[in-house]
Amino acid sequence: MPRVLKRKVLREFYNRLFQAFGKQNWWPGESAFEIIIGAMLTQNTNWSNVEKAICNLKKQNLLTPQKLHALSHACLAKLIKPAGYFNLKAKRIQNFLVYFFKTYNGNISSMKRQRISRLREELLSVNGIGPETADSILLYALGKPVFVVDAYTKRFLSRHAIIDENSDYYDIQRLFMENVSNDRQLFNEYHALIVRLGKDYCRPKPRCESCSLRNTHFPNKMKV
DNA sequence: GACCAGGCACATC
DNA sequence: GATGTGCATGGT
Repeated sequence: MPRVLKRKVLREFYNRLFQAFGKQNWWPGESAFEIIIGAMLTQNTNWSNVEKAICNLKKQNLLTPQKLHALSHACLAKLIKPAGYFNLKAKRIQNFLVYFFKTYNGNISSMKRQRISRLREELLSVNGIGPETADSILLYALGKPVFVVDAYTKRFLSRHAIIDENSDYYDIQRLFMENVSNDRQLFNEYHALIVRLGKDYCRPKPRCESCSLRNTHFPNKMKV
């Protein structure tokens, strides 16, 4: 597809989504730190379950870098249980906290001052943070202009024949970053609108028509 | 009871 | 490099 057409189509998609759903006010979180924790908890999990986990942390007044850093794995896992994969996610959050304190002394403002490429590299080196989680943190918690790609984005574009079924995370990210304005507010709203659309209309389709097996696989090991 | 949800790492071939 | 699997809860 010619570049001029890609730009037109992506702009039209955005306009229609915005007209249909309006402003999404993402990310749902009261602080950058809460957004980071939410981004890790929402991995393969319904947001309403994440809210329960975040609510547990808030009720105990534990949603600060220092307090969460001091919490044991067992306590953290118990509190985030409603978000599923609680043992795994507790470990992943602790991995992030180790990095966050070692590199930025638990200070979000210091982290925000780091350049995007370096931050991305650092986040991806944390066990448990992949491309989508890293980009969600960069965009929604740190206010950096990067486009977040998720399973909904791939389904949406693939069904409109904008991308190939085999396109990977970075192919899709590049499509947006090269063809829509490099504007963090636009990236914020666009991704949120796609998620909103996906929740309502963009369910996984069966792998084949004659059986119930589904193909929701969206490999995260994407070449840079 | 089956399926799905705002992924990721690791094992295996 | 590509594919399969474990991780787990709560809503529909």
